[in-house]
Amino acid sequence: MSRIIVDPFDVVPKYYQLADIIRQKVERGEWSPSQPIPSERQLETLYNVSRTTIRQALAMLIRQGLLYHEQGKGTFVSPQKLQKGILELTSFSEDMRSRGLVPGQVILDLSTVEPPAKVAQHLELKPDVQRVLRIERIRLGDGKPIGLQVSYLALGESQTITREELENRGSLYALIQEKFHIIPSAADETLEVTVAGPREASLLQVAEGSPLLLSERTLWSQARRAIEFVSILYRGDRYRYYIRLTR
Amino acid sequence: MSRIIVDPFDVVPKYYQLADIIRQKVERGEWSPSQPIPSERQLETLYNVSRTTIRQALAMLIRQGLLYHEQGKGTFVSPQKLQKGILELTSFSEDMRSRGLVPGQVILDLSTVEPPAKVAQHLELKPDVQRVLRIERIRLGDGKPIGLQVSYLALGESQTITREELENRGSLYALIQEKFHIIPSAADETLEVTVAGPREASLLQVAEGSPLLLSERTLWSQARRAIEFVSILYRGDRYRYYIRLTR
DNA sequence: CAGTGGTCTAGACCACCGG
DNA sequence: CGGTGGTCTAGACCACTGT
Repeated sequence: MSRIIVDPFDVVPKYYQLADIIRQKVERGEWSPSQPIPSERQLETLYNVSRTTIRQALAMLIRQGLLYHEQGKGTFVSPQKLQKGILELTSFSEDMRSRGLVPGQVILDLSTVEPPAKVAQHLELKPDVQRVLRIERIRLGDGKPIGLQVSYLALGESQTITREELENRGSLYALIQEKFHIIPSAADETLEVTVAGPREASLLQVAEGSPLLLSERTLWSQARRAIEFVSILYRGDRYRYYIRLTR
Repeated sequence: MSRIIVDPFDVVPKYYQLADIIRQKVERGEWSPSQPIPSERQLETLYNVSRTTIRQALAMLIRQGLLYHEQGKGTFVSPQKLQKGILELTSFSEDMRSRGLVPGQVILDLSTVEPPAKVAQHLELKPDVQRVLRIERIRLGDGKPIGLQVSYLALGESQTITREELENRGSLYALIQEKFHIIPSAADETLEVTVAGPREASLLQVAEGSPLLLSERTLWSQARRAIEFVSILYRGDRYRYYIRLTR
């Protein structure tokens, strides 16, 4: 068995390398749920890093739900059920994949528009100053309609996205991260119940008046600038929203 | 103006005291949104604590959304909009209060029962071994019905809750924390759309077939034991679910 | 360049838990 | 009692930012 160690010359921080090592130990079953992992002082000598660094790695894994502390006893691996589905800012694509469905899309619109008042407000745009990118898509899971998504993006003057790029990548967030180095870091989301109007009914292939789940989300960059306002109308019979809350 | 300092003899950890001080500075407007707060080295001398302790306090406030770092520039106060509504495991009562409504309840049932199969599964109970506490309540906001809540609690043999206790406190989580020292620390929650049957319609005072928002939640203790499985049927016209996501 | 946060070290003392 | 995590110190070097 190959010894896995922390490389002090790697550009990746030690606490991050260490967290990866521990995650692998758990995934391979070397350290089991409800069992204690080695103590922080043991980990110090095992990986030749200071306790502060150890604790930084553990804090990360605890926040992600993989481990938990018990005072005076040790650090333990979480039960299987609690290891997965960590709170994430999931894109629709990631969301579908995590449910075992193949994500897909039909792009209905991709254009630059003047933002509606509600959108301008959520994106905190100055009136009549800025135009935004509007993307409307039918979202598919295993080829069947799941939701109707309308996204408004507040990009810079010279920044834009083409239909081809969006079709090739599928995931909008992957695209803006790669192209513009914008990393989503927080979001406000509301969920409520509504019913299908004629247009939604036809696009989602449900009867008019069918119950739908409406999600509205404002997305923020690391520097706390509003990037996107997106609404998704989910078919009530094909979608269940899932979230992991941690304190 | 009174000088606020960190008391090294307090039982409250310094980083926690410091976080409170900083939170107050922001709330009082001494430090403003989008403005940098003093640098970590300045805070060291200001409050006479080490930089590690400073960073521990800042990390807490950043996780809560009050502050954010910008590399090479400083630490900043988040815009107002991002300061409130921090991700929490809110109880219904806390939830209502944060919306400016007075929480209320009508207790329909409080009894010890054999758990239904679905509940036993979510609470990970051994078959036929354990009885659980069932609480059914109509939940009110400003006196009007908002939701129908059914809660199943997996308590110890000698642990129980009386109607009086529940009526007096209102908040179940406050009660179990105080009485049994059980602190909720994580939850899995799903949200989906459904329609009112005859019983729900009558209790929530809506027409049969009205769209409802169904929340189902499993709550976990610090030691990763399942404590509660709770479902809430919200009136679609009176409730909007809100969540803050952070990475 | 000087100032910022990002990472890391090698210690220390404490409260809590089990035998 | 010895072992655990919880807190805290006083340093250090780094990469990134602005001027």
